[in-house]
Amino acid sequence: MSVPVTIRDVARLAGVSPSTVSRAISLPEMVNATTRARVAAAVEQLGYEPNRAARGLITGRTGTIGLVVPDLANPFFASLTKAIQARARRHDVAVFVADTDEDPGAEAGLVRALSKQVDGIVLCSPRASDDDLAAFAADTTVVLVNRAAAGIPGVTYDNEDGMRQAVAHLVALGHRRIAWVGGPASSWSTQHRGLGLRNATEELHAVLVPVGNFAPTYEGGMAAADQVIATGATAVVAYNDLVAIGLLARLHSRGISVPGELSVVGVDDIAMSGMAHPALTTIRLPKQEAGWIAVELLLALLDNPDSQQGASGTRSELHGELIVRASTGPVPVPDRQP
Amino acid sequence: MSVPVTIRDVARLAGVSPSTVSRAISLPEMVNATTRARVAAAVEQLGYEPNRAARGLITGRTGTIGLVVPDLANPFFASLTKAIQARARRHDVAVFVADTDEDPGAEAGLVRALSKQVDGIVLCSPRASDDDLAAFAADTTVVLVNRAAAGIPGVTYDNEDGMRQAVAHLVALGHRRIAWVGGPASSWSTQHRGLGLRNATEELHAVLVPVGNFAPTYEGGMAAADQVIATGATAVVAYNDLVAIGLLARLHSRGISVPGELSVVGVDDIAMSGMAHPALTTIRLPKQEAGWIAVELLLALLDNPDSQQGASGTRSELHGELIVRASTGPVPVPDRQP
DNA sequence: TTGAAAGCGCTAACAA
DNA sequence: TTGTTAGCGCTTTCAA
Repeated sequence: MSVPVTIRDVARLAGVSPSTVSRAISLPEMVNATTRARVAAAVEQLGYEPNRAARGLITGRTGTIGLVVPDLANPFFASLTKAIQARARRHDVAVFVADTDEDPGAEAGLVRALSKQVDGIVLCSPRASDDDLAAFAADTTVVLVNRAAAGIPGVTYDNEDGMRQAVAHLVALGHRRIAWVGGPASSWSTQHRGLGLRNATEELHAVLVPVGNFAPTYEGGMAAADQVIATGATAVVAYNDLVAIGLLARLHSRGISVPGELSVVGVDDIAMSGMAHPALTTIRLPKQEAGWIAVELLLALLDNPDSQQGASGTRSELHGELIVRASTGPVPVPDRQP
Repeated sequence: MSVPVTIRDVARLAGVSPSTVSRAISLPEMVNATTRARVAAAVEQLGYEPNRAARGLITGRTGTIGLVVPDLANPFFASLTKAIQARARRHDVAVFVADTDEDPGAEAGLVRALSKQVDGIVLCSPRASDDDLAAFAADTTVVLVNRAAAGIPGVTYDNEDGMRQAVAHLVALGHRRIAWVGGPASSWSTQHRGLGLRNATEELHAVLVPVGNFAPTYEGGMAAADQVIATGATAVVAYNDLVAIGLLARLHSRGISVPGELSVVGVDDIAMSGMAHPALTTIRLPKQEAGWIAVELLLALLDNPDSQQGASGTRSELHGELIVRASTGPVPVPDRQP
């Protein structure tokens, strides 16, 4: 709309050549303090802003990163997105957001399309196979969140540890039979949470009863509830908070008291969980930190591509923290009367 | 990472000039079917993808739009964002997302920064003044969501009508004294919902008791609850569902029964509302449609800049729909015993 | 420390 | 219908 002001306009006003203006902006040390000041004044006066497309054309960098998430409507990913875009902006980097709508098939296409327009991509909780991920990483710089894959840097949560905390809590309350409502089978988190639960229950002499894979949503939890009840477990760990809250809703309508008859544990600690009835015991995953780290990691990689080869040091593991709320309580006393 | 393939590579392989390749892609009708096929084959074989920065440099279009929202963690905006990016992708347009974190001061800076990098901006629920908005619109093509401003196209909800539905519902249940918990004072929605409530209560012979302005969040609702109780109202309309759910939580801990002693109505119908206890009666605002319309409007404006001048026709108004759930019920019978 | 010149990948006049 | 030419706004050699 307004008049586009170019580097030549600035150069003319400052009485220098365009290349000097360019240097004054990108490599200030390489330019005389006096001229630098003159250029700065001209930039100020004209409100000059370098054209990123033109710069990108020559530097090969767009100043943009891509973000691919399974579902923005899931508060966990909304928080992550918020953190990522905030951190990126600090570095004057813009963020393209793409939502796969939990469709694994859409992932590859989106990554492919994005990769042409960005310097690198943050891929959150991808459902793609390791081979596909490797192909993505060959195409562009990729940082994974919530997923580990050989040779690709990323930030993950220590799911095993989180599940151990959950099981320890439940066992301390007297529970010995614990149901597990998994998320999508292709989800790395599902696999590792399942594994962590298996190990922890074994160590602590409890019995784990997996009830299958469900959509990582409120509806998924509703769908799982009746099977959970049928297991006869006195406690259940859900794939995430959304599923746990769905569980809560269905249990309520089935007349099952929580935690009176069944204790429920989620994972994520989305804001909603504190508001649920009863409030949800959960494993709080640091979402902001994950987003921040992912951005820093990606930008570092872009500035120093070699480091990607440096086998290690490019994966961060964050720890979850058990948040005990009203949805877990002592194991119900078995009825002694026949 | 992979070898960048340019239009010249394609041209060489197809045995034509770069401009023919360019035309075959952008203006297919202008090129012979045979050569077009040859070019297509070469593009396919090489996996050519036009460099958007280069194209943008000359066309002046980036193929990108900006989206500015107050808070991605608010499910209402998450839904909107989801809809907008999905619709934009259909048009092969990428979306930059920026979150102001409910900081009105950040708005101008973000819009300013974005406007250099995008073809146009979708501004959701801006808190800026009309003058600031006009300044933004002078700088770049802007479409407003959830806000009306003279001369700037946009999509809004008919807040007056929504509030009328809410009041009619409450009055039918016997309520005559209705509290109103407003959102940020600078919010257009707050103003128009307040206005709608004032009109509707007047028409229907009820009394409206505004209790002030609060943050549009769960915490805002918690903060407002005690003042709502103090009004002696038998029903309350909250700025949005998040506030209503915060209200619900505080009322619960104060031992006030909903809807036994107080009926609660929200606005938005975020997913969480159906899951609340009691489930929240609310005005459902069509979020997807708003996002879709905003994108279509913006892209239409970009394709035909003149239409922006065409005073009218560039504002859409959507209607909300009352969703009755458990949080509203008959007015409590006044205690007859002294 | 600065300027001149070349060119990033693409599109748009203009010729042919 | 196609090719040639110029140039979008910027950075970056290379010379001065």
